[in-house]
Amino acid sequence: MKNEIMTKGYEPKDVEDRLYEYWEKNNLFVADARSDDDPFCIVIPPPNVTGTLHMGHALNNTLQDILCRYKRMKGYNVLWQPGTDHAGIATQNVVEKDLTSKGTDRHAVGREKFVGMVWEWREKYGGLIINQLKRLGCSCDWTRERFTMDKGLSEAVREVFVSLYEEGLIYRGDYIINWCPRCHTALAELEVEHEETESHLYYIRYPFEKHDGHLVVATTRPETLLGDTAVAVNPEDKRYKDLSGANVLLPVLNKPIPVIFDKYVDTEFGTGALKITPAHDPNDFEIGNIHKLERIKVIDEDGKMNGQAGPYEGLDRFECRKRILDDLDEAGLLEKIEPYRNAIGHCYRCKTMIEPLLSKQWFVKVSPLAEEAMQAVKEGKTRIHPANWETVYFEWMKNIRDWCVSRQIWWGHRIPAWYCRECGEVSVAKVEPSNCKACQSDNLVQETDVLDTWFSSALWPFSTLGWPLLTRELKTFYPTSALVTGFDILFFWVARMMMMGLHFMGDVPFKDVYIHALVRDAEGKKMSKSKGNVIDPLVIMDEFGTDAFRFTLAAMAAQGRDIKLSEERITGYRHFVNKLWNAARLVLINLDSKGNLKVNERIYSLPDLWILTRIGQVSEDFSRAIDEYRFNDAAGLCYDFVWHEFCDWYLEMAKQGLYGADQTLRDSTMATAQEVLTAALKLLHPFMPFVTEEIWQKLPETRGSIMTAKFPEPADFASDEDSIEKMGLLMGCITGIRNIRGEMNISPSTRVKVVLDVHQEDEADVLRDNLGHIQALAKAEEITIGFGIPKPEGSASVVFGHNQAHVVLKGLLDFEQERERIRKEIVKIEKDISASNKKLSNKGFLKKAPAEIVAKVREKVETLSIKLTKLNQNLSFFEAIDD
RNA sequence: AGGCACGUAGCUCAGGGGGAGAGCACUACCCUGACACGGUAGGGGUCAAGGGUUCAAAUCCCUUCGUGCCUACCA
Repeated sequence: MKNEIMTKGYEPKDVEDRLYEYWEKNNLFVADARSDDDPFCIVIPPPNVTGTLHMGHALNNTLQDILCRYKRMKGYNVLWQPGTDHAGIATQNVVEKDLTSKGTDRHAVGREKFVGMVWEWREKYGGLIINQLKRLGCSCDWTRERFTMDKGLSEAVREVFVSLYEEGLIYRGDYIINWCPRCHTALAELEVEHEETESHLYYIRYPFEKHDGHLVVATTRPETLLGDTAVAVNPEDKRYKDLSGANVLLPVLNKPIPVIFDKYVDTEFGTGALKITPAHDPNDFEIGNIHKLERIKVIDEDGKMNGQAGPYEGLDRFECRKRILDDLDEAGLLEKIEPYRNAIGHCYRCKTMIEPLLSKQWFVKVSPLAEEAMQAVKEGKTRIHPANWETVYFEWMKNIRDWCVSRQIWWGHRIPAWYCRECGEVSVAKVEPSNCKACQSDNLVQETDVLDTWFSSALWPFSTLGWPLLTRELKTFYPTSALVTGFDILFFWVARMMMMGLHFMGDVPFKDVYIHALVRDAEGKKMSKSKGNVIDPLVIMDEFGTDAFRFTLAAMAAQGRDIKLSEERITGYRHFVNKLWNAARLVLINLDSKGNLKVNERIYSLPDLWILTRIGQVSEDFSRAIDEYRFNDAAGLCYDFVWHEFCDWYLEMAKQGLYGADQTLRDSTMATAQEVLTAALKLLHPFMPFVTEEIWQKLPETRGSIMTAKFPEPADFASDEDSIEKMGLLMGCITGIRNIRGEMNISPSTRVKVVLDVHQEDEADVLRDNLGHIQALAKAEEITIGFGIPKPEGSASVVFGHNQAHVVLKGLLDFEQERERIRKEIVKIEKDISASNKKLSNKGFLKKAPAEIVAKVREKVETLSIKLTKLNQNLSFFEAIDD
C-alpha cells in the first residue's frame, strides 16, 4: 500500500470494507481486562435484534465511536461493550406476522415451539444491525458481544428478580392493562393506537339516596356504570359542597355508592361530576386506590358483560351500551346526549377497541431505589450532560410510580415464580423448585408472564461484564465511563440502570451520561416508518461515504439540539473529506524529497513555525472539546484548521519551498508538511476513521494502524507565539492585495507591481523575509518595500495594520471605481469608529467596564483612525485626478 | 392543559453580555503542476416582536406571537 499513487478523488467504496476487516483481523477493538492502563468503558445502548440501522443509531454510535477511538489514542484501555436487546414485543411481532402470513398463529403453534421459532429467527436475522454498525465503523469489542437473553444475562435477570423479591421490593398486585378482547392479549402502551373518533357524551342522572333530586354525570362509556363504586367531584366545586357524606343510587342496579371528593376532577368538564369505575379505567383505578374503593369487574376477557352486570350478563359491551341507554331513557335518567370527539385506544393489529382491564401483575417497588439514584446524581457521582437534563431526571424520579414488570407475551425472560396448584402458594426461586414450600405438593406451575424488556436492559452495564460472577472485567471496567444516549429513553433505561447499578453493584453504572440530540427530518418531525420520512443511513453512506456522514452527524450534534439532517450539509463535508485526501496527495507526490534530512539541519520558516504552533493549539482545544462532549466544536476546529489554515495558507506557501531548488528547504518543508498532516489525521481519525487510516498507511513514516498512534499534544510540536502575529501581518498583506485584484477584476494571470509602505522595522523584516510568498500568493512581481514611500501614480491601495500596500495598476485602473471602493470602505470605518467613540465618551463604560475591554476599544479606534487617515489621503489623491 | 426546547443570511445550522459566523446556494474572475468535490474576491441579516436589567443585550429576565418535542389526556 505504501507509496502507491493516490487517486485524484477519494473513493470510499474501495476503502471502507477493506480497512474494517484489517482492524478486526488485527484485534484493534479488543479490550484487555488485565491491562494496567486507565480504563475507559462504554456500554452500547443495545439495539433491538429486529432493528435496522436508523439515523438515531447512526448518531448515537458515531458519538460513542468518536469517544472510544479518541480515548484509545490517548492511551486508555478502552472497552466498547456491544450487544443486542431481545426486544420482547417487537421480536415476537415479527415472528407472529410470519405465522399470520402462513395462516396460523402462535396459539396454534404453542408456547414452547413458538419461542423456539423466535430463537431461530434471531439466529438468522439478529446479526443484521451488528453488520450495519460495522459499516458505520464502530470499534466495538465484538469478541464480547452479548444478548439480553443469552445464558449469562438470563442468570443475572433471575438473580436480580429473586433478590428483589426476597427484599420485598417485588410484589404481585392488581393493575389496569390494555387488553385486546379479540387478540386475547395485553398490549403495551406503544402498541395502542389512539385514534380521534366521533363519539357521544352521555349525561346520566344518579338519584340521591336520601333525598330528592339527582347528580348528573357525563360519560362516554355508559356500560361501565355497572362497575361504578363512587361518583367524584372536585372539593373546590361550590355546586357540590353540600354533598359530603352523601350517597347516590347507581342507576339500573339501584345500588348506593358514595360521593367522594378529589382534586383530579375537572370542574369545567361535563357537569363536574365523574363516575368512578376502578376496574375499567386507568384514572378511575388510581382514584379508587386513593379512596380505597371496591373494584368491580363487569366486562370479561372477551369483551362481554359478566355476572356482575346483572341483567346485562352475556351481552357484548357495545350491545350492552345500547340496551343500558334505552333503559336509562325509559327511566327518565338520561338527561341529554352531546356529540363528542375523543381519542380512543385501538389494537394496533386488529383495530379492536381496547378494554382497560383489571388484572394481576408483578411490580417493582421503586421508591427506595429511586431515592438512591437521585442522590447519586445530586452528589455528582454521575453527571448528566447537558446539565439541564438533570432537572428532568429529578422531576421524574420524584414522581415515580411502581414499575409494572410483567408482560403477557411469550418472548422474554419468564418470571421465575411458581404457583402451587394445591394451596396457591407462590415460590420465587432461581431454579425451579420441586415442591411447594408450604404444602410440599409437587403440583407446581410456572408463571406464564415474562418480564418487561427494560428489566434486563436495566442490568446491562454490569450483566454484560459478567455479573453475578465477580469477573476481572467487572473489576476493571465498572463503573463504566460514559453512557451516550438519546433523551427519549432517559426514563425507560438510564434511570433504571442507575437504580439497579446502585442497588446491586453498590456504585453508579456510569460516571457521565451524555444526552444527545434526536435526528429529525427536514420539517423537524421525528423520523418514522409510518410517516415515510426516514432517511436511510446506509443509503447515505453509499452515496457520500461513511466518513462524510459521520463527520456531518458530529458537526451537527450541538448539545441538546435536534438535528434536522440535510443532504446539502453532507455534501459539504464530503468535499472536506476530499480536501483532506488531496492535501495528502500533495504531500505524497512530493515524497521524493523526504530525504536524508538531519534533525539539526531542519529549517523552520515563518509558515512552518506558524502551522506547528497552530496544530499544537488546535490539539489542545480539540481535546478539551471532546472531553466536554462538544463534538461539534471539535469537528469545527479540525475543519477550519485543515481547510483554511493548512491547505489555504500553509500548503500554498509550502509550494515555494517544494518547487524551489534549495534541497534543505525542500526537505524541511516536507518534514513540516508531513508532521502537520499526520497530526491532523490523528485529530480527525475519531470522526473519519476510514480516510484517515487509508492516508496514514500510505505515508512512508507511519507504522501499523492510526488507531494505535499517540494522540497529538501541544508539547509534540515546535511552538512560537510570535509566529501567529507575524503570520497575521503577512496574511493581511496578501489578502489586501488580493482584495484589490478581486475588486478591480484583475485577471489571475496578470502579475502586478506592488509597493509596500511600511511603518515599523520589525514588520518590514517579516515582509522582506517572505517576499516570495507575497509574490506567489498575491500574484505580484517587483515588490518594493520602504518607509514613507509616496503612493505611486495609478495605484490602488490597501491598509493593513499600520502599513499600506499600493498595487500599481497603470492603465488598468478605473479611477471612478477606485474612488467608489475607497468611499465604501471609509463609510464602513467611520461607522465603526463613531460606535467605538460613543462607548469611550460614556463615563459609565470607562468606570465600570473591565480595563482590558476599554483598552481594546481604544486600540481599535487608534488602528481604525490610522486606516481612515490613509484612506482619506488616497481618496483625495484620486479626487485630484480628472478622468 | 402542564413541562422543556427553539425562532440568527435564501436554505441547514453554530455562537451565546463587549468587533454578527460557517456550510450550501448566489455574483464576478480563474481548469495556477493536491483538489472545479477546487481557488480568489464579493453581495446578503432590526440575531421573531415588545418591554426590563446593565456602562454594554443577538446573548440574561419578563410578556406576546410562532414552531417543535415530552407528559397527561377531560370522563
